[in-house]
Amino acid sequence: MEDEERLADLVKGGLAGEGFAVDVAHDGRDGLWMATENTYDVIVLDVMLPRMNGYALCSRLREAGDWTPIMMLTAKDGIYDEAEALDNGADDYLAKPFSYVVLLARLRALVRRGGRERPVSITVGDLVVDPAALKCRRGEVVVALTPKEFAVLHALARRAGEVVSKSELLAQAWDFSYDGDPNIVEVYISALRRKIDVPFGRTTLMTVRGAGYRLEAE
Amino acid sequence: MEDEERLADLVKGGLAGEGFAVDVAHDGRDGLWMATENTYDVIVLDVMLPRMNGYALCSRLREAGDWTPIMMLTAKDGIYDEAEALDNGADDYLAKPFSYVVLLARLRALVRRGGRERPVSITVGDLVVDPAALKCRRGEVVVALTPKEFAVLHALARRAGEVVSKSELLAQAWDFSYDGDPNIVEVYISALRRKIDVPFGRTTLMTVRGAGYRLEAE
DNA sequence: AATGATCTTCAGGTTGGCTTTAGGTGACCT
DNA sequence: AGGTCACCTAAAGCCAACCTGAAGATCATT
Repeated sequence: MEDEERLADLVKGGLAGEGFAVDVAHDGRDGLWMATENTYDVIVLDVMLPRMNGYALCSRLREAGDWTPIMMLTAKDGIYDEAEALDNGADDYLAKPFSYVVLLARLRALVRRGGRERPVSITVGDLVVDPAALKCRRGEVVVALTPKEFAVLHALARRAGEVVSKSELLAQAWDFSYDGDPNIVEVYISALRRKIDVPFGRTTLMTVRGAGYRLEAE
Repeated sequence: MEDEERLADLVKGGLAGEGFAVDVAHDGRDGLWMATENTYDVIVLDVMLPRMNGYALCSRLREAGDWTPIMMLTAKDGIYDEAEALDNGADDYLAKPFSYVVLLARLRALVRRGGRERPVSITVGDLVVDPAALKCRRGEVVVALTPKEFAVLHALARRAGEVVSKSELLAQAWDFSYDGDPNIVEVYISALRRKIDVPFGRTTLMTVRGAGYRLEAE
């Protein structure tokens, strides 16, 4: 028997003992199918799933409007995986190896709080920022952004019309371990302008000298 | 500055940008004191805290009947620590190093927060002063101000109708260390009049000779 | 290993706001 | 009236903040 299948059965057995009713799918396609056909309290998802990986399955479900709480199981444990899991719409994640106690505690917490509110896309004038899809568009034109660019834009869009200071942007778009040149913010602002303003002859991303930046609807 | 303090300041800055009001304690005793004296939406707790570690602080709070949601931060990342954190009454757990995105997602999950409290704009007659956007408008006309001009106007608007002395303005809009020519206040008053009064044929920013300045509604 | 994409650093150039200066205006007193 | 003092304001210098192109570093994918 495969390792994953053995794990799945263990989890199933344990959760059943806790009073959960459990369905198991052994690959991504089946999982997607079952998730769309049924209503679950919570979905536990392995990142490394045959036929469709966990991230993909997760985003597919979210795109389809399914906001069932999702717990993602990841093999690696870098912060990028965590962030990636959450970015893809998971509500929580657990790095392997994990203890049964922890999984159970987390699942109970997830079920109790009923999952996340659906992320809303933010609209600033004719600029639409979609956190769920990590995309943005101006009018009907889709603008491609790198993850970092998106993080900065998202932080600005969440507070559209307000001045967001450089240090706030640093705190929100960079790791706490980041210890580099704050000039990096200027570099990204510059890049964003080149993508969301210049091609459209707009100036919505304003500098407020000595204070920060402001994204305006106009 | 200690590493922990830097982290605390970063977290504080970032969360402040999200609309959280943040208090920071740099050791366990202070933390316990603050937690018992105030009511918080959520408590973020470092395991390795001077004078009383996170686990202890956590159980003490729970024993005292305080069930404020607690997010525990720890440097190690063994499953035992997780389990220990959860066993001690923490609601969630995060291993360092972590990213801001992750922390925020988790905190949001912990807190059921309403809309962000935005700093209130001040209205003086048909003059509206918006501290969040660092903008002001007279009627429907938006008036562009530099940060310094805004600081002076803000100080005057907060006490609309009252006389604000030159030295009060200096204290509020300039660094404590400022030791330049007090004439600078006059220069800024002049600039403000040119922007918020002259173009509208108004005289709301009055000089009170020998006393200071007064912003009137009229 | 190589490629391409993204992130970060660096350095030179530019700008705009802060501050100072200095001459002017008007108020108040004797 | 004349003098003094507080205030006004245009102009100019300075400097920190900001912009941006490019190169180096890092990461992911093939």
